[in-house]
Amino acid sequence: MGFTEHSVLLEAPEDFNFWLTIRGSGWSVLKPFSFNEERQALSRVHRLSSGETARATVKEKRKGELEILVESHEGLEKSGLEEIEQAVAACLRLDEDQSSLLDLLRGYPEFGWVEEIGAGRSVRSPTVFEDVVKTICTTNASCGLTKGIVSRLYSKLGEVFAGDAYTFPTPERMASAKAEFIKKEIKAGYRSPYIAELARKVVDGELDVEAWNNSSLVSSSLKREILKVKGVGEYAADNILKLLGRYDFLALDSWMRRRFSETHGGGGEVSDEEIREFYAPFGRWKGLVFSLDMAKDYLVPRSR
DNA sequence: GCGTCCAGGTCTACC
DNA sequence: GGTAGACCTGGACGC
Repeated sequence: MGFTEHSVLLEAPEDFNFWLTIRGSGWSVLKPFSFNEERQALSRVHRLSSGETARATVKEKRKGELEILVESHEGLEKSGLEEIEQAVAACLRLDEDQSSLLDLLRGYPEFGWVEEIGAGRSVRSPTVFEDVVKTICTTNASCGLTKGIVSRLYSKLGEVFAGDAYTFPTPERMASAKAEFIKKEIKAGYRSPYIAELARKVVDGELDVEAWNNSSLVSSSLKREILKVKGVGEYAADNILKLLGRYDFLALDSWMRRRFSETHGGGGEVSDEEIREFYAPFGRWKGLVFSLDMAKDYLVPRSR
């Protein structure tokens, strides 16, 4: 099947390391995202407000400039291309000003590598709804299980674009599926009613998760709002806040606790309180510094 | 191939 | 407020 193709250029911050951002983010392995190691490109199918679907493949053209290849069935108007551009920028957090983080880390030589390699950014979804659903899918689940659940949500409830490429399901499609279907076909287990209830509340207008993006609430108050969602506990709420660009909390899970113990606790038992105290000096960036610290071995080239 | 065990957060009931 | 047990899936392992 032939597609109409457009190429869109997107400006990126000078310190933006595109491929490190893609490879270092757990979200880029979850559908509808897919990445091509050889071409160093990230793809996903977007659903536009017009209802049209288009696949955007992003790669770095040169430092500070990204190129988006947009494929669509009928060709897109300028407004559609702008929507894709905005969605890609949101997914890559290009608008996030991390200069105060870098200023802060200059006082900590052990974190000099962050600025050196351009680490600090990660991938998120274009909608808060998608990020909340995916976060619920990470709770009490191995990486493989999360990928499986998200992949089945995508292929069984998403809208087909071409071949096995789909959109992420809209709240409407997910709400129409019912918890029974999500449990049986998506194999989300006991998380199924949580996902179904979230979708229904969003569709009914009972819950506006997209408003969390520009909420005027302080992070602790916003966290209390997020915790009202069934299936979202302490870890999940912190993770959602991180995806919203608020790094006031750590999002402690069992892997991170184990990793902290290995790197800073000599492999012994470390309490959550001790971990919080360790990162307290990093203020509003503590959650991001924690993530970076724990991922250092995966982010920094081994030849260093 | 089958059964068992385990890892992974959150919810609910109970104290 | 703190804690125990249930909730599901999939991978590892032993037989």
